[in-house]
Amino acid sequence: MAKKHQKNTDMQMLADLANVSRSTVSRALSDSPLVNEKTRAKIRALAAEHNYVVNEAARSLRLQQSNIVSVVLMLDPESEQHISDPFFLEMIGHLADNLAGAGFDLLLVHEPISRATDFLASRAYRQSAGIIFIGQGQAHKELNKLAQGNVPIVVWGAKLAGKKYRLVGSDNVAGGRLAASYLIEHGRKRLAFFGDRGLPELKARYEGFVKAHEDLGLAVDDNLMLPVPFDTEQAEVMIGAFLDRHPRIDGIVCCSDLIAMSTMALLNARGMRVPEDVAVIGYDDISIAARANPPLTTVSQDIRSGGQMLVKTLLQSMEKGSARDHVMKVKLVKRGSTP
Amino acid sequence: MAKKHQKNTDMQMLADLANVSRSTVSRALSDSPLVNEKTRAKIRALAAEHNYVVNEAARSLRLQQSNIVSVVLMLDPESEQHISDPFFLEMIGHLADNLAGAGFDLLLVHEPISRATDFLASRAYRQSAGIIFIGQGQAHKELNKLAQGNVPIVVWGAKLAGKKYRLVGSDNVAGGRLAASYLIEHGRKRLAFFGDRGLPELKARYEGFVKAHEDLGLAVDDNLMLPVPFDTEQAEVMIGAFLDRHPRIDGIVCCSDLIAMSTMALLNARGMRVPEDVAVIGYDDISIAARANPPLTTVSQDIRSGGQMLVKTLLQSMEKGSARDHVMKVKLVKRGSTP
DNA sequence: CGCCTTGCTGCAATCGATTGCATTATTGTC
DNA sequence: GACAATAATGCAATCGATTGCAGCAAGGCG
Repeated sequence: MAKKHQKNTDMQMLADLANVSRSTVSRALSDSPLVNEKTRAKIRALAAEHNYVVNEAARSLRLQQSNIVSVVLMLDPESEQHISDPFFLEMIGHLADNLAGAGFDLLLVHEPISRATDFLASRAYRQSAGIIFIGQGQAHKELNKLAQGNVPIVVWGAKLAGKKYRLVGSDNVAGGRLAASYLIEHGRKRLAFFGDRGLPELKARYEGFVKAHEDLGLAVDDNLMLPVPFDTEQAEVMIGAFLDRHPRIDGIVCCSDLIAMSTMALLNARGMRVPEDVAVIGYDDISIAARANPPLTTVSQDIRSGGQMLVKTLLQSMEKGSARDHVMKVKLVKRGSTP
Repeated sequence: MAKKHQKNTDMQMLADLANVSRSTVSRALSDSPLVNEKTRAKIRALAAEHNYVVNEAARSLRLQQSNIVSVVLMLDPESEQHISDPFFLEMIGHLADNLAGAGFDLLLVHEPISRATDFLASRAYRQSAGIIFIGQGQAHKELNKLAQGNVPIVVWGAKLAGKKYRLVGSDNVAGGRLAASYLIEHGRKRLAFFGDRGLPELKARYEGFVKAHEDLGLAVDDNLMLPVPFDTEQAEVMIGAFLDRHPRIDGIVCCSDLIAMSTMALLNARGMRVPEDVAVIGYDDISIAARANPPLTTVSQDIRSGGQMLVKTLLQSMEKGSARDHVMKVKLVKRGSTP
C-alpha cells in the first residue's frame, strides 16, 4: 500500500504510510513533544503493525553513541583459564536483566585485558556506551588507564590504592574476618586460607582473616596460606599436597564455594571428617553450596544487589559523568560444614 | 600533526597523515588487492600507531550487516526463572571464544522469547548477523518462524518433528539410555526419572530411559517420572515430597548435575545412602560433579565441541546460506554415586 | 612518438536515522 | 478580517566507512 517511492528505507515506508515525513516519524517514535498527539498515535500504531524497529547502526552513527554495554569477564591470572564459577553466570544474569531494563544490550567480552592500549583499540571498547569489569584480576594499572578514556567504566572488585575507576564490590575484609572469627570462636586454632592474594579481592579477605586472628589473640601461621587458582584441576593438586603437608589444621577459609567443595572432597578422601576434624567455609553462596554434603557454610555476597548497583553506577557515570563507589555488605550463612 | 582539515573523521585523519584519500585507507585496512603494497604497509603502521579502529556503526550501516551474534539463553519454562546452571556459563564461554576467533562479538540475550513476532521486532534480532539459541524451551514454533526470517539461527537442543531451523545438540536419547542401562545392569529395579519432559531435550532423555528398560526387560513405572524445574528451590520441594512418597526406589536418573546434587542432599537428609540404597546419575558433567560427595556419576556432554560446532554451523549458514545439523556423542562418566 | 594496457588512487554517492532551522497550519486577539 | 502567536511538520545536512566508476601515471609495444 505504499504510495510514493522515495528512498527505500524502512522509516520512509512508515512515513509514506502515515503521510508524513521521516522527521515526524523519528520524532513520534522518540516521544518528542513536537509532534501532535494523534499523529504520534497513528505512527506508533503503524510501527507496531509493521514490526518497525529503528536501525541501530544508523542511529548509533548519527547519535555518536551506542546501546551496548560490554561486560568483561576476567580470566584466572594463574591458569589463564576462563573462569566457570557459577557466581559469574549469576552476576551476568543480573547484569543482563538490569541493563535490559535500562534499554541496553549486553556484549560479553571473554578475553584477557593484558594491555590497556590493546583494549582501548578494540572494537568492543569503541562500540560500547559503557563497560563493566567483573573482577580486577591483575589489571589495576590497565583499568586506571581505561578510566581516563571517554567510555565510562565500572569495576566489580576491591578498593586499591591509587584507584581512578568507579568501584562496586562487597566488603571483602569483613568477609574474611567473619569467616575466620566464626571458626576461631568455635575453638578452631589452626586455620588455613585458600585463595590467591594476587587478586585484590582475595587479598582483602586475607586481611580480614588476619584481623580476626588479632582480634581474638591467635597467631596467624603464614605457611597455612595457599594461593590456589580458580581452575579446579590445578587447585586440587595444590590442595591435595597441602593437606598432606599440614594434616593438623582444623579449619579452612576458602575463597570460593567451588574451592571449598573441592577441599571437602579431598579431606574426605583422606579420611578427615567435615566439620568434626576440619571445618570448611566457602565464599559467594552459590546455589549449590546449600546442597553440598555437608551443606557448606559460606560468606554470602548479595549478587542481585551487586549487579543492580553496577548497572546503576554505570548509568550514572554515563549520564552525569560522575558516580560514587559502593560497598555491599556480606553475611555468614551457617550450614553443616562448620560446627 | 594533521595537515589539512577536511571532515573530522578518524579515517580522514589517517588519510591525511598518509597523504592519501579515505578510499585508499579503507581499502588498505580491508586488504583490498587494489592498493599498493607499500601504501598498505604505511597505512597499517599509522593505524596501529594511532590506535585507529573503524567505527562499527558506520561500517555496519554501510555494509548492511553487523559483527554481532546474539546468544539467547532460554528461561526455565516452569519457574520463569533465569537458569543459573554452570553448564550454561561454560557453554557461553566456549561460544564467546569461538565467535571472537571468527571476528564476532557476543550479545547476550537473557529474556524469554515468548512470541516470535516480538523477537523479530527486537533490537537484538535486528542488530545481529546471526543468532544462537541455547535450548529450545517450549519455543519450537517460534523458532520455526524465526528460521524463515533473514537472520540465520542455530539452536542447541533436540530434534523435533517439523523443525525448520539448524540444530546442534547431543544425543539425548543415548544419554538417557546410557544412564538407565547402567543402573539396571547393576541390579537396580525401581528407577525414577527427574526432569521435565516438556523440554525437548529432556523428553528425548526419557525416551532413552524407557528404551533401556525395554532392552533389559524391565517395566517402566510412569509414576516415578517427576517433572522437576531447573529452579533449585522449587525442585527441592518437589523432590522431597517425591522421596517421601516413593521411599522404595533404588536409582534416580536426573536431568542435570544440580538436580542430582539436590537429590543426594535430600536423600541424605532422609537417611538414605548413596549409592548403597539409591544410586544417582546426573547430566552434563559440570566441573563440580566430580567434587560432589559422593562424586557424581553423570552423562557427559562435550560442551567445548558443542560450542565450537554451534559457531561453525552458524558461520556456514551465514556464508553459504546452508548448513547441516550435528549430533554430538555423549558418554557416561562413572563415579561414586553409582555402584 | 602515439596509443593501449595495467596498476593505483580519488571522487562522490550511499547506508538510515536525527535535528536545527525554515515553513506551513492553526488558533487567538482586537 | 488582519495580524500575531503558537503548534506541527518538512527540508536538508550530518554521522563515518565503503565502493562503482572515473582519472591519472607508468610502462610496453609498434
